[in-house]
Amino acid sequence: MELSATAKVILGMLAMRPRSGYEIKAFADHSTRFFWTASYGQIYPELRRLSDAGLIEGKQTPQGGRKRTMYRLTGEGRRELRRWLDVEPEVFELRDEALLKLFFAGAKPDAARKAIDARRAHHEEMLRRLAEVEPLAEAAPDRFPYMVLRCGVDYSESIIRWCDEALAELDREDAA
Amino acid sequence: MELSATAKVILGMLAMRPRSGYEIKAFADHSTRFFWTASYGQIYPELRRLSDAGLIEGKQTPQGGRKRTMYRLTGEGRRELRRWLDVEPEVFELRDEALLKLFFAGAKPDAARKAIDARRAHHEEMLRRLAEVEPLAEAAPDRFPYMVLRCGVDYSESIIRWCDEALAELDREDAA
DNA sequence: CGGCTCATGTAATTCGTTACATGATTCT
DNA sequence: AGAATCATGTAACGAATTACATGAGCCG
Repeated sequence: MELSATAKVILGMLAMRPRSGYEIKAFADHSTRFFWTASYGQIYPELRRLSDAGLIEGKQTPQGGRKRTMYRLTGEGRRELRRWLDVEPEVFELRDEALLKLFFAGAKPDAARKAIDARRAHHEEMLRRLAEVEPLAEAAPDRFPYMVLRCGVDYSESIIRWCDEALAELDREDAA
Repeated sequence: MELSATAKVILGMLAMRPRSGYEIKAFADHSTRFFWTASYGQIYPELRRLSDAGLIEGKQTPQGGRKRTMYRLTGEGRRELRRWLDVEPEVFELRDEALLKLFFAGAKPDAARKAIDARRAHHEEMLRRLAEVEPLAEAAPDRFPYMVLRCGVDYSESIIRWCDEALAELDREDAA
């Protein structure tokens, strides 16, 4: 069985604990979203498909008059998740508009600085968000999410360093 | 005018020099593809659209009996490119399946090492490809593509370092 | 002659976001 | 009362890949 991108997040998150679609989205927004996004438009239809395929099952758990469906992994769902985890990862994609603009900055050299500044600012913002969730991730018994978080910190910090060096280089070139 | 992702690469590349659709694709595969991809299925229809919009123009330049259309920027196309370059970049996307697997590795801890290994191998491969094109980029009069290339080298090297540290950490935990 | 590169395109399908629609509950 | 949050879903659109189709020229 071929898992869609969204199916992978859903199975992984339900392996940690049962969740509603809303909770899956909320958790993704604070964790995987730095390297793997998911939107409602994908999550809800996918929950339906995974349920039909028998990998997860939903249970009505209304809170007061507010209806809610909590999903949990089935045995087959857990097996499927493990099978996927065991396969060599293949998706490594980056899309960075600042680098694209810098690449083409020959057509408008004064745009180079702006592109680098924006890239720097983006990763500063990322560091801020990561710092927010760090205490929670550190306290959790599962060490893997915390490892990934530190990878994100490392990643953004190294990009910020590169941005600073690049800006300094532009300064030197302008001076010359 | 709102430029599509592919329109941005096309305009940028044609600003450097006139090219055929085939050449745009070939050049993208050796340069921008690390942070911005483009496929035939997008390039050819987009060349048509940009041509209809008056931002580029094509000219038949057959090589022997092999037909070919070379495109170049129009004045309006160059203006549009500059306008885009001048706007704050907004797209910063990463999709990394190895990090996703590591994040969920609690469900199958022995998969963690494999995910990190694959991530490391991917970036080793990237370094190899970057090293291949480096001499060309360094020799070019336009400094910006070379800056971006060195950014890619920096990026992959920093990821490889993180992978090594992460693997060492897993070793320590296993020993304990 | 066979395989590779040059060259252009389309069709089918999938992927994914965004916006919209709805409505209850909880907090201030 | 009004805003924010919890909660579920669909529709329209756009983005992008993949596979397919076609054919000429070039190198060994």
